[in-house]
Amino acid sequence: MGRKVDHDENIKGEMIMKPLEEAVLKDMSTTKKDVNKGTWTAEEDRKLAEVIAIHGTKRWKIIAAKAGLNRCGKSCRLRWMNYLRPNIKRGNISEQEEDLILRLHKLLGNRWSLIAGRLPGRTDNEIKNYWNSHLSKKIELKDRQSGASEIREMYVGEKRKVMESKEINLEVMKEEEINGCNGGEGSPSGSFNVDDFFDFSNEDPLNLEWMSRFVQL
DNA sequence: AAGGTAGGCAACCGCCACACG
DNA sequence: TCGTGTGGCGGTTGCCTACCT
Repeated sequence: MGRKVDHDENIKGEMIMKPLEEAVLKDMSTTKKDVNKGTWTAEEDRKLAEVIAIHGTKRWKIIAAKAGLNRCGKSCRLRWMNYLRPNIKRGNISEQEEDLILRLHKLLGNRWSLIAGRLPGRTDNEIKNYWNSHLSKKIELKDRQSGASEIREMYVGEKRKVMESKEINLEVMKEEEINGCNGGEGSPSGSFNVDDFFDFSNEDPLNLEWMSRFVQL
C-alpha cells in the first residue's frame, strides 16, 4: 500500500479518503477468516446502494468498508454490476437478444463483457450463464441433428485459429491507430473495423443490421 | 410423500493488466 | 524500472428449486 490517501473528494466526485476514513478502513478491513461470503441480504444491498449513491463506483475496497459490510471490494463490485445497478434487465432474454448473443459469440468467443456491452441492461454474468445453460446445448443439439459434429470439431479448431489471429489483428489495429498509421484508404485492416464494431452511437442496439456487416450465422 | 437428479443462477476464485508511488 | 494494490474478466463452484421416480 504505498498510495496517498489523505484527500477530500475531488471535483469528479470520485471517492478519496480522509485520514479518519483511513482509520475506519483499517478497522473495517477484513481478514480472510471473518469475511462474509455467500448470498447477499436485502439489508446488505441497501447499505451498499446507499454508499454508492453518495460516493460513486470507484475504490470498491473503500466502498465495502464504508458500507460496514464484511465483504471484500470485489464482492461488492460484482453485486452492484450484476444486480443492483440501475437499468438492469433480468431474465426473459428475447429471441432478438439470443440471436445477437449467438452472432457475437461466433465473432468474439467467450468475451462475455464485450458481448454484454452490446446488450443494454444485460450483464456479462447473465449472458455467460445463459450461454452455458441454454445456448451451448442448443448448438450441440443442432449439430447432432445435422450430423455435423465431426465436421464441427474440425471447424472449431480452425475457428480458434482464426479467432486467435483476429485477436492479434485487433491489437495491431489498436496499436496502429495509436501510432497514427491506420485509417487511410489503404488500411490493411480489411472489412473488420474494431471501432465500427464498438461504436454504439446512432443505432438501435437490438437492430441486427449492423451485425450482419461483421458475421453471418 | 420422500428421496434423487438436473438445471439455473448467484457468487467466488484466480489470473491478468494497469495505475501509482 | 520495479513492486504493490486494485479492478476487471472468464472459469468454476455450490446452493436452491423444480421435476421425476
